[in-house]
Amino acid sequence: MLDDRKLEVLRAIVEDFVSTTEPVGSKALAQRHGLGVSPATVRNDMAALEDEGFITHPHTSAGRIPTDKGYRLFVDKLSSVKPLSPAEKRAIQSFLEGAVDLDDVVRRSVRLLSQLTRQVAVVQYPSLSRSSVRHLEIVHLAPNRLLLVLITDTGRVEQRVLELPATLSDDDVAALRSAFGSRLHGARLVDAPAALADLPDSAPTAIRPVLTSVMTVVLETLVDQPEERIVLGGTAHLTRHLTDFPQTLRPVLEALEEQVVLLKLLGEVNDPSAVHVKIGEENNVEGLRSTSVVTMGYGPDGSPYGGLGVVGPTRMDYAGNMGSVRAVARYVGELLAGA
Amino acid sequence: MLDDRKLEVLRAIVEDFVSTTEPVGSKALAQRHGLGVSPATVRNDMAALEDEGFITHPHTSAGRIPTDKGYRLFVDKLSSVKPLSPAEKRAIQSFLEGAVDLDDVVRRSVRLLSQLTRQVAVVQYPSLSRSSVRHLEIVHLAPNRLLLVLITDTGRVEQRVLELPATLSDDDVAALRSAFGSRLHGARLVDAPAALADLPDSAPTAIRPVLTSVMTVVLETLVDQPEERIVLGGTAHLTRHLTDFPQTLRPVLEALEEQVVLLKLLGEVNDPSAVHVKIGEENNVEGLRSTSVVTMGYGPDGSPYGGLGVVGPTRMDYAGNMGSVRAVARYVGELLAGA
DNA sequence: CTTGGCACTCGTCTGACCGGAGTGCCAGCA
DNA sequence: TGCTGGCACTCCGGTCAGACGAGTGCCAAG
Repeated sequence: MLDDRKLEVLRAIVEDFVSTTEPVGSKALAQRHGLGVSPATVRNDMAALEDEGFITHPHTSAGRIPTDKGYRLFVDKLSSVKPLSPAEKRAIQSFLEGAVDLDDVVRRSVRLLSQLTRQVAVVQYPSLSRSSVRHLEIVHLAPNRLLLVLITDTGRVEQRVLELPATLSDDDVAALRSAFGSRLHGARLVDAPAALADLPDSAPTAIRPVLTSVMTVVLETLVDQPEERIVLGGTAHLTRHLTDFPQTLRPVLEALEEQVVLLKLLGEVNDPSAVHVKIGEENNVEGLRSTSVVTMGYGPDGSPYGGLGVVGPTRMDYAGNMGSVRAVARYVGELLAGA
Repeated sequence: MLDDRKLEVLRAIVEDFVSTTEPVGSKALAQRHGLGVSPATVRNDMAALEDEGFITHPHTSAGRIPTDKGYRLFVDKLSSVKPLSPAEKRAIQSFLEGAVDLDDVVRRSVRLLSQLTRQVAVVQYPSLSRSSVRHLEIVHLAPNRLLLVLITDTGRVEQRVLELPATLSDDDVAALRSAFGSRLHGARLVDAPAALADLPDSAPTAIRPVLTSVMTVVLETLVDQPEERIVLGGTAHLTRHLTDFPQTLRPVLEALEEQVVLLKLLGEVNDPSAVHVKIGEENNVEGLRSTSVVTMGYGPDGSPYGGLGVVGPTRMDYAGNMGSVRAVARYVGELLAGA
């Protein structure tokens, strides 16, 4: 059905359309890409591609543009992730290494990604639940108020104030601190419930009830309601595509302002072993149906810290953006693993 | 020069233009606003207003539109801050009171402001330097590493990791903790240097050198480099004004992504005693010259916690937006004072 | 100082027209 | 069977002229 030349035609259409934003016609295509066949032949191939749903017509006498399905085929079969140039790699590395703390790493990554790809960039903070505990500090603010400060191996520092159901003495708090500290140090947060399971039994009976209730609150706040944070940048790039999103810019911006949406975007696939691409209608998110999303997890395979990526028009440079996303994800992963 | 009727004409022009987005002509204006004079008279007044630079002509046969100077006069003399309806006030109050912590207060305020005004909203976290210390915790992470956790009276929690020039024992850290704690508790951060001034002298000679160096680092990180945080929301509203900012949307978005710019915006005037308005060219920020900015400080008079406001086209509902900004600023101020 | 009248300006809308890019189809050729 | 050149057709986009109308500026009169 689709022989090599037809695929080659599709690739040419995608490449030309992406770089010119204009529907591409048979004649220009035939000569510019040295296919060695006449425009008429190209037209026949185009008709076939259109029958299969890979390209369309804005109107009768216009050139062809790829459909979502066409982009999908292009991404899967016709292009490969474009590695960055050594110069770009060096630039990324030195830029990221200048970061002084996690916030800075995240901010710089966003900026980097949006500049490299000239698209909107999205970076998720290392997920709490998949990080492990470097340090857990318990501060006794008031008789019935504790401050928990959690520092993870990725450098994320999270704090919560707990209102206690009962009052505690300083000694109680010291006991809590050492009990939690010894059990949680080095443990991943998802494993926290297991690590703490034996705690009530092994504690002195006197503080057992209060300890149980503190434990419940701790687990609830740190494990069950893990706070995900996501940073967004480069929204100004969207304005370059006013032609792509005629009146669609509004919903796109609205969607991007919803943390939930972003989480969904990055949460669905943040596997650090490969770059993921969602094209147009493939996006479950209403409002991003006219965009493509390129994402990747960062951190160790199998247990990624978080995800990052870019959002842009379906008409985007997939190979290049995938390369940039992959490169940044890798560097960020390494950086945080070494931190 | 400008008698009452001319001012009335200016007000009518501003009001009509703001609500219709269309240049307003003498005839429509004369009858719609019941000025009791003929269109010809209005035309004469318009000519005078134009001579004075308060209004212009897009072209010969179009109606008039206000200039920045015209809006300025309108804001200063012709309109008053519009108080919110009781229903709106209740809504604000109950929405803000639902917040569980400072992050939540800020997020909700942004959302609230952008929904009330249908503009881009900007909210600054309570400034560190002007807050006072509720609690300062020092955690000994490693022999030469400390974690400082600062909790302010406004509920802001800030942490820094310090690399020390020397190693410390746990006892040293305990000494530090109590020394800093007793001196800083309740003090404003700007007063921290003074509060700590006598510290080296009163300390045991043994730890004096290390204490001095820690002190320096602490003051540097907390006082000299106070981290300002600003949250932005409702950028999608900008798309409603594509006609107002033809190709100007780009620079506006870019400017709004710069923390520095936002700080400048809110920093210049965050006086909680009144609403401030910057109109068009009055903005020092390149890129926001086509917008107006309505801001107000929140917190106690004379020592505000921070600022908040909205950014929109010069063609905005000043009275309404000023009312919303003022209301939200007051509630936020009260909320944080009571926290 | 206000008013009605009037000529004038100028942007916008409409419809007609044209050129060009591109297609689809067909018949011929390897 | 598959490629090619040719040709008629479609339809978009730009340009141009003309009509319309909103709005102005100015002037003379009340």
